[in-house]
Amino acid sequence: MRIMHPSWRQPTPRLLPSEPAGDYPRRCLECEARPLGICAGLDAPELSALEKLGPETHFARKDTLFSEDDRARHVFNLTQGVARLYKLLPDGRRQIVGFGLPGDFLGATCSDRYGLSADAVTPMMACRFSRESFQRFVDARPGILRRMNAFEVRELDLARNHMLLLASHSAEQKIAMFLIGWRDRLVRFGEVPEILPLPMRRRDIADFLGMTIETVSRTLRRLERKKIIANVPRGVRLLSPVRIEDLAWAR
Amino acid sequence: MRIMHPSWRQPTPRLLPSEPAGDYPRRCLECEARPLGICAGLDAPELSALEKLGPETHFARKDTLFSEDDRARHVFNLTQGVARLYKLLPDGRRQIVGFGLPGDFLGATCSDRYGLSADAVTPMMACRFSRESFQRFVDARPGILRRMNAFEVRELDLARNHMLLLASHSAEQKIAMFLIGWRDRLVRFGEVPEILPLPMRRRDIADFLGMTIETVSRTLRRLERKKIIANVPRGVRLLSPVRIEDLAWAR
DNA sequence: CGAAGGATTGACGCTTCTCAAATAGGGTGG
DNA sequence: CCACCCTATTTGAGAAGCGTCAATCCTTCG
Repeated sequence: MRIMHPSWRQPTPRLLPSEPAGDYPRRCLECEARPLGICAGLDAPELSALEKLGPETHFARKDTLFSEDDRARHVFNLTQGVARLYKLLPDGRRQIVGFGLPGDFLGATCSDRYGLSADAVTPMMACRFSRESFQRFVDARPGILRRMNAFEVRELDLARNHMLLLASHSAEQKIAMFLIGWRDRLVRFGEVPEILPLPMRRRDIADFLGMTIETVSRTLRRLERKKIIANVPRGVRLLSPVRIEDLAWAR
Repeated sequence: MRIMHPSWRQPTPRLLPSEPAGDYPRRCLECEARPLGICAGLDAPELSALEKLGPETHFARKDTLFSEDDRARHVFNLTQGVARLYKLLPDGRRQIVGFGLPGDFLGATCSDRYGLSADAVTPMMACRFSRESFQRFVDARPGILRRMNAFEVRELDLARNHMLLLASHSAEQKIAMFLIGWRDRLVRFGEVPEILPLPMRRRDIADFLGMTIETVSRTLRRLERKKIIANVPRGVRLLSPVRIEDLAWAR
C-alpha cells in the first residue's frame, strides 16, 4: 500500500504535496500527474510552451481555487492533493458534486462565470492558467481539445453514476457505493491500498452523499459491527470488498 | 403558448414530430433544431457534407436509440421529440439521468461502449451518424469540436444541478426544482407556456427524481391543494411561479 | 365496449432527520 | 511535554416523512 501513510510522500502522483506555500516554475516533463491529465499527449516543445503559461501554485487546506458565479479568469490542472467541488444552496446547505484528484482539469465553464466552487481538502498543488491564454494554447492544438473532450465525457459519466448513488434509498448502499467508487478512483494512483484513505471530513462525506454526518457515522459503525470494514483514523480498512460490492449493487 | 397543445405541431423546433416512421434525407439549412445544436456554427458546404453522413431517422415512442454497454457505433443529433437517458441497476431500478430535447447531442462516450441507455419518450426524429465518420468530420473542423466541448460542459452543469435536486430531503422541493428546471429548458423553444407540458409518465418523473410514483402523485396533489399548480392531462399549469421557486430554493 | 396499463388514494411501518449531549482528536502555548 | 481549547465525531432518544402494499379510479386503445 502506497497512498495513505507516511509513505504518502513518495508515491506518484501524490495525494499530499510536500512543498510549502508559493508559486513554482514547473517542469512538466517530470510532472507525476501528467500521464493522468490532459497534458499527457503533448510533446516536449508543447510542454515547455505550457510551462510559460502560468505557475504551479500551492494551496493550503481550505484555500479557495474559485467560487461559483465569480468571473472565470483561470483554469486549473490539479497535480497534487485533493480538491472539493461544490455548490451552495440559498438555505445554506452545501452539495459536494465531486472530489478532484491529481490529473483533473478544473474550472471549465460554458459561460464567463464558474458554475461551481472549488477549494482544497488537503494541501494541494495546481497549475493555474489564465483562461484566455489557455484558450489560445488549445486553439492552436486540436489534439488537446480532443483530450479535453474525452475528459468532460468521463466527468459526465462520473456525475451520472453519482446520481445513482444519491437516488439510493438506503444509507448503507450510499456508503458502500461511495467507498467502492473512491477506491476505484484511487486505484489509478498505485496498487489497491489495504487501508482506503479518506482525507475528507465526515461533513464532506455527508454533503457528498446527501445525508447527515450522524447517519454517515452510524452507518460506518454498523458496517464495522458487521465486520465489513474497520474504521481507522483517516480512512477505512476494507475487510470484505466482496460484501461491500454486494451492498453497493444488490438491493 | 406554443409548445403543448394541438399547436405543438407548428412550433420551432418541435417537441413532437409529424413524420411517420422511416429514414429521411435531411435539409440541414431548414432544420429547426440547428440553432440549438452543435451544427449551429457550420456553413452551407459543411452542412451538406454533414447531410451525407447519415439519415434523419424516425423513432416511435419507446424505441431504443442505444443501450448501456452496447458497442458505441453511432452518435445522434436529436431534432424533434423528447428522449429519456437512463441507467439500469442490478436490482431492476432505473435511474433517469436526464431528458434529451431537440438540439441535444447523444451517444458521446469516452470508451468504445455507451455509458447509458436512451429511448424515445415521445415520437422523435434524430440524425444518426456512424461514430467513425462523424469523428472524421469533426477532426477536420476544430470549430465543431469547440462547440461540442461547450455542450459537454453545459451537460455537466445540468447533471450537477440535478445532484442538488436528488440530495434534497423533501419531496415538495424535488418536484418544485423539477418543474422549474423543466420549464427553464423549454423556454428555449418558444415563449414561456402557461401550461407546462409533461410528456413523460409518472414513472419517468419518479425515476428521474429518485422517489416513488405514489409520492410524485401525492406531492403534485398537495401543490394543487395549495393552489401553486393545477394538474392538467399531460402537464401542469403553474399558478404561482414565484411560490414554486420559493419552494425550490428556500428550505 | 372491454381490457390493460397508468394514476390516485389510503393505512402502516421503517429509516433517516432533528435536536441534544458526551467523547475523542488535533493544535497551540505555556 | 503537558494542559487546555476548539473542533470533529460519536452516540442517544424522539418525531416526521417517505416507501411499501393494496385497493380503486381513470385513461387509452383495440
